[in-house]
Amino acid sequence: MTVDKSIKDVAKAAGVSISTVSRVLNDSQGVREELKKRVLDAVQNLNYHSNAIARALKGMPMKTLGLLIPSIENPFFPSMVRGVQDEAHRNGYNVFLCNTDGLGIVEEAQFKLLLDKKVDGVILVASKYTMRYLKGNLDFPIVMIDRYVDSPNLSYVTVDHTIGVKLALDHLYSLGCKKIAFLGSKLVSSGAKERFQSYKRYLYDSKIKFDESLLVFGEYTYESGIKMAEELLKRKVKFDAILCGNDLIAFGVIETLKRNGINVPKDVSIVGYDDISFSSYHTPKLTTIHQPTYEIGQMSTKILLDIISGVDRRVKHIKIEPSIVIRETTHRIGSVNR
Amino acid sequence: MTVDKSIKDVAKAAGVSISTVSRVLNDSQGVREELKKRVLDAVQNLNYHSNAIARALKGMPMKTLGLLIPSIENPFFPSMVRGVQDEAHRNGYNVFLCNTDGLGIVEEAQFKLLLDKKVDGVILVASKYTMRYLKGNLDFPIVMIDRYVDSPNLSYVTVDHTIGVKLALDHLYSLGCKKIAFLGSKLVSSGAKERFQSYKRYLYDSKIKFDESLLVFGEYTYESGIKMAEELLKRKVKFDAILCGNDLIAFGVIETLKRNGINVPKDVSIVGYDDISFSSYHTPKLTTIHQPTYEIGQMSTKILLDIISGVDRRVKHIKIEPSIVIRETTHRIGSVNR
DNA sequence: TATAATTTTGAAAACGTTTGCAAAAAGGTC
DNA sequence: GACCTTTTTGCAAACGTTTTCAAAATTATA
Repeated sequence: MTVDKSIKDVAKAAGVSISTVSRVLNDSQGVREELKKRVLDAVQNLNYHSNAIARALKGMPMKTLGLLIPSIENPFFPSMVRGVQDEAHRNGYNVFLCNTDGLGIVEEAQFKLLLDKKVDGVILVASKYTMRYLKGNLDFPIVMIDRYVDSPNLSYVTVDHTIGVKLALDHLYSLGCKKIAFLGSKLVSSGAKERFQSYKRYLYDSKIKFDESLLVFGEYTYESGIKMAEELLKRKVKFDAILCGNDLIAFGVIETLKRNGINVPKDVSIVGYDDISFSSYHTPKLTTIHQPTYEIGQMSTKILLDIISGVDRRVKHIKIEPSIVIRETTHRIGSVNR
Repeated sequence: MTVDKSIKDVAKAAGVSISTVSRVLNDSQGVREELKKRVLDAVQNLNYHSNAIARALKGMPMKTLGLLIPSIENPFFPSMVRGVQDEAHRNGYNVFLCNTDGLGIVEEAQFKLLLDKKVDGVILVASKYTMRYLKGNLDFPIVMIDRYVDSPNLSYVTVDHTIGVKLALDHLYSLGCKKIAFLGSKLVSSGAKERFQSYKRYLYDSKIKFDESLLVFGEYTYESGIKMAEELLKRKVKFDAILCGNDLIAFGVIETLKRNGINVPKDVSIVGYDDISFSSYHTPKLTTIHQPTYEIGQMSTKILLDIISGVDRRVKHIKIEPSIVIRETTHRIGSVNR
């Protein structure tokens, strides 16, 4: 029990050569029914498990994926990770999860470690450092997820943030909001950039004047949401709605407004982004842009597995359409004191 | 760039044998300085990376851990996972994350898969199925985390729930609460059992009469919290406080009470369990029992790595002391209408 | 300067598989 | 039954390492 059986033991027990054993375990072609049965029985009796390491050394796939994300503690990622792992497991793959904290050095180090351990492919949330170490590995199976860097050789799957922001602003606009603040993260990721671009574009298209003083940039955290809202209030500028970079920021913003006697949604409407599970547990329940994170994880894994197996090697740039979930933090202007 | 260099290439480039290369890469002992330098240079120039698979085949450690949890989508686990991974990475290890959904079959299947892939050790959240497949692997490095099964051979690290529940009830008792309902998960895990035991014991010790109708059992989810609270209300039994099995249940309970016009904390005090990050973002902020999940993950990994390296093989049963975080969902009885 | 003791080096086996190739067995055909 | 095909089988090499053992080189001793 404690010492591993090898193909050799099976061969001896079945009275055949190791090649025969290997063949029934793999192709299974061109081996007599009787022998096949004898081998299979021996495998059963000895409780033989094939050694994935030895197979990998012969160039067989290790059936292992790498997944690089900023941090599993960021509530945006767990369901995405789950999507990846479910699809992976369904195909007999295991996945190495690595937290990079968005640090280029650890991202690169982890990536190289994964290569050394012969993962068959990698899914990663790209950063501005990504391309540097990816340069030499463009033939290696990789799919980017959520955030990406533009490359004609690399597939990615993310959400169409241009649409996401438009959805949010359409909703706010329809409620009569005209002074819509934007509290988001610094424009470092592809997603943050797209959202801000879309915000500017929308104002322009709607002939709403763009006001620098309605902009605050920080981090994707609750604490940062608090700080950004305080900063906004300090500016004494009027606003009737806030579009937040993500839900955590929105929670922090709502907390700060409440502390300052400003009612959400009566005085100010708030829209979050992501639709993490807590958005519907929050009081008031958060109106937000839903990102189908589980599906993103799942889809990226499907694409990666197709690349690995060679079934479909075309590079795909997929932007899933998000949706808006209208809950309790947005409210029509003017209907306040009715 | 695209084809891997082997130790052979390094040997040729440095003009030495592969044994010498291997030696400088490992022990590094008894090899002339000059040769050592030549080898190291060749490694640099060729951008050689040692093949972890080949090393593992020779019995070297794969520097890989397995981590089996119910689901990364359960907000209790991400920081625990992060604790494990940080400690692992600090020691050059990677970790396979697997979601079992508490299903015995997938738990066992994943465990075996991990063994086939030659992980050096496994950390797992035990279920009632665990012992069955672990039987034959008691000499393999394993540490249980959060939930455990009693075994003299296996280490675990968890929280002392007896103390956790006592902390909660002491607090409630000091506020004057006497009719404390218990809404928790079915008594399937070690943690759930301990908490309920501690609840009963506390009532007994405090001479508070134990009332079956104040008990509801369900799942560790928001939705279940809602259902359990509805069930409790349906019973028309009086209660002045609720101890919840975890924070998610607490959120659901608070939502239900609010819908029914019951104010938290003025009418009823609520205590959660776990202290997930959202507890402090919630309105009202949740009073709860804090489990140091990150530290639990970290500590269990340290123990596992000690077992693997042979530094310390003693089995350890660690119960970390939790703490209570008093926030806004608990309130003194009688001071309501002051 | 020869010899013994020590240090440094390389050849080769081994880890557990897969697979090309040739040999053996089985099946057809006349 | 002899010969030719076809199917089934096993031997051995290979994957990239580590490690044992013996040989070669160096140093110390006389």
